[in-house]
Amino acid sequence: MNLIELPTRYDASTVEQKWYSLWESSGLFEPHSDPARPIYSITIPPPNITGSLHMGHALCYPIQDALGRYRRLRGDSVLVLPGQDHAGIATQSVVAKQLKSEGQNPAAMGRDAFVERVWEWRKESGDTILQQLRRLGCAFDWTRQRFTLDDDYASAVIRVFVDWFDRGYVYLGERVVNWDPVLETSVSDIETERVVTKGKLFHVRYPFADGSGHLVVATTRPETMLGDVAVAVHPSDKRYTALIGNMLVLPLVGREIPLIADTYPDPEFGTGAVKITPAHDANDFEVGVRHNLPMPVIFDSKGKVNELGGVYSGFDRREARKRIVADLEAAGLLERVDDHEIALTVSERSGEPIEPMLREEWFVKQAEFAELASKVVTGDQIRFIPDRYKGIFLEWLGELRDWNVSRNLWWGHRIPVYYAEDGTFTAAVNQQEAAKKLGKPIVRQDERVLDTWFSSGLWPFATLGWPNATEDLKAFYPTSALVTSREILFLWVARMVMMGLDFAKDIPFRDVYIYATVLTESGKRMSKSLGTGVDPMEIIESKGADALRYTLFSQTGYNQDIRYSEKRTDDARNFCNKIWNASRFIFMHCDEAPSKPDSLEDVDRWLLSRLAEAVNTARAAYDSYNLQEVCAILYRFFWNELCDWYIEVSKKRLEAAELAPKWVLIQSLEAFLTMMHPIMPHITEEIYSHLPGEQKAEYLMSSDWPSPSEGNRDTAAEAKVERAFAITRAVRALRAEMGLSPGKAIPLIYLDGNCQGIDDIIQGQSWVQEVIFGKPPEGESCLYANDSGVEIHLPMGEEMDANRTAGELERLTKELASIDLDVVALANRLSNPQFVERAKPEIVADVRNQMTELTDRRAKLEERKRLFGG
RNA sequence: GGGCGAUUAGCUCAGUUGGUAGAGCGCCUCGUUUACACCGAGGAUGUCGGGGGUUCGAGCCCCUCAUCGCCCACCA
Repeated sequence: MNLIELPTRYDASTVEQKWYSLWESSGLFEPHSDPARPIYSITIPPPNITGSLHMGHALCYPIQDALGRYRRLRGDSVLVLPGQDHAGIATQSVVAKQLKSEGQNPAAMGRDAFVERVWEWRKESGDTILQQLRRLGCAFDWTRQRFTLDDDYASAVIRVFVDWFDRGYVYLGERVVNWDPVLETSVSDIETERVVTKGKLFHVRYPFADGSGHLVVATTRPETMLGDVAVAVHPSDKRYTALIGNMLVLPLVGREIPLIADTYPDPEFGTGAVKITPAHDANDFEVGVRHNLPMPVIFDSKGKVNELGGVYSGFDRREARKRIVADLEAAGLLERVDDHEIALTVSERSGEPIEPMLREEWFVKQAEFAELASKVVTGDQIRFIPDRYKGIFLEWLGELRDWNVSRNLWWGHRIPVYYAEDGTFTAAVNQQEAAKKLGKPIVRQDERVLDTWFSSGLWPFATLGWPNATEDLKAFYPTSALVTSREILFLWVARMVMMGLDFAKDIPFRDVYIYATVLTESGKRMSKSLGTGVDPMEIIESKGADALRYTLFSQTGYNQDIRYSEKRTDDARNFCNKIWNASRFIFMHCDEAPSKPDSLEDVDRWLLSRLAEAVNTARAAYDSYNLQEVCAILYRFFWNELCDWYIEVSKKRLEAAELAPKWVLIQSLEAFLTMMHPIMPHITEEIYSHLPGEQKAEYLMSSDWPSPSEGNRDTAAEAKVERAFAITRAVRALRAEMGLSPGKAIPLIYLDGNCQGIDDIIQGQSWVQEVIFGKPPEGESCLYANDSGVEIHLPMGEEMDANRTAGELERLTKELASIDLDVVALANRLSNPQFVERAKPEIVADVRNQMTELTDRRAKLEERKRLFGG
């Protein structure tokens, strides 16, 4: 026996970083050089360059790493392509905030200087993130890394825009957009959220111009009345039919506006009369279009009332509301104010309520692309995991409206639309081309940039070199899987599908795996601002990246949320330690690779059979994105089967220098390490490096998935050995219940029943000096148990005192009672003629068997009880 | 207002063709048996959210209600 100089505690901190750089420098993160291998590719969702990674990232990126590592072990040529997203609005606001805190005014410094500053930040934040991804153990191909503002990538973006423009999908539209008055840009519908707040419903009197009284209009936003151009009622609303066409005087403003009929107002709500402000409400805009009404915009880009607002101009919209309400009240035009719950639309980035505002912005027609996307999802060319997202996705596509793609920002891809002196314009890849296309000199380019999702929508193919027909594009597109969170399902996934189909002429990915959201231990959202975030890097520092990965993976399947608890990472670290020490044990006995033994014992066949089962089920679990199942399978195999039983049974055999257990242990350990590697890459690689043998691969990472398959199951050996374990457990339980210390070997037990071929295991694992197979002598006082058809008699000798006798009697009584319950239950079923008649015959037979066994056992227990005077 | 998810042992969660409930942690008892006390042995613990229905039989299928969470939504 050779004691190996390894510490008894696994120390992740010294091991993890070592392997990462070795893998990377060995080129293992790049696709395999053999072109004949099947391809597996993922282009990872680019993290925003807005700071550092959070717990959600610590799940998302390792999942993709695990999938890549798994496919690599299965023999695929794997590409996991990383990158970063410039994240227009998010990044611009982070940097603008920084500048303001330094006392600088971002607006005043000019576009170029500002963008320069953002690039500096991108470097800093980007580097942090890349460092953190490495720390998580992510085997990404850094040589192919992309950034959405790289020159090549940017030209792909421009090309897409110009192409859509030329084909008529891009148009400049006057629409009511979601205006963010803080960021001073429009945002798309999905970048807003609804916040239900307590508001007021103001009932305002609009007098008729002819002095014939007034009409009451209900509104939650009285300040918008400055932009009113009509009041609408439903044509069928009898209260107003006679009045339609009359003019009203807009209170406080004095302008005359008509009372019109439109189907939009709901006669049931409020007074049935709606004020129409086409420039500041999407519904009102529709009404405005139908009735050809003017559409005055009354706010500036900061949300202040503009020059059209008369005495209110210059006031912020909140202040304007206060003043208008006060003035209405003073004028006796405010009939009443009700409390009213309103769903306020808020900008996700700034938290500011959106001001719906009529603007001229760039739009992309969506109907045709949505149709294409629906088709590939309906036809299961793209598969969602979990599949419930399929329906959600399709439903959303069905309701999709045109996409507002322009943003009033500086940070991003500037819209390639060029204008001539006379206002005519075109889109082109550059100014020269534009001039050529237009046949006129260009005087300016559109100031706006494209929505971030416009560029990230190209991610799966632009990162591979599109529009050039590169080798990478040919080899790796369509990609195999997309792994993302459910919150960007629409924002991003849908866009990639549409853009992929239209430009790369194929689906961007086969599988879409939506992983769970990581919540706090108490089920709250993890958020920096709430102080509920847990920094994954701190966890890694103290417990290791492998432990963190295992913690999250062991909870990741088809569920919607998981709760993170640091306690679970302690458990995962303990598991690492268990793996470490079991491996140490194996290495102590195997300083060189054992050759294959000529013969195996049942227990060897048992473990190899259990291993085969683990190999098959783990593979199936990986293939179906069920990582928590993978974790459970491997944990059970390693701890409960390999450590708890096989190693214990093999100790004596190893002392006797038997070959078989060495070989079985090394086989099992290597297979286990391989299967566990995608989950915990570092510790498995470290232990693999200590495995004896010349044959093994240079790295576990680049070795092969274990080969045992269905053929290696040996159910006979499994049944036999597990019966031995069951009897052993019964012996241990018997002694424990009697308070016999496990450390002190019992001199003797009698086992009466068939123990053929399993006597060694029972004897070795029951901590008994001697086992006699057969009945105890007449009159010997014994404790009694019964398992798997074997009667266990534990002689008490002089230790059999009154207390023990009473204890035994109590135990027997309890067991009898429990058996009686089971017997009654079984008897009930069997006495039900419908059960016997209609249930499957094998079920009925099974119940009958159970009944026979129980009755038999019951009789024996009764007999024992009588012996003890019961 | 629609949709989705969750509700199983004290806690966190498994439970994929319906056959009578499992794991980890925690808890209790015992233990330094030379891999591991970040360990080992044994033990206790559940009207599977409520109510109906289908079935010989339901944690699982159907209906309904409740609570929590998330997503979507143009009622002023």
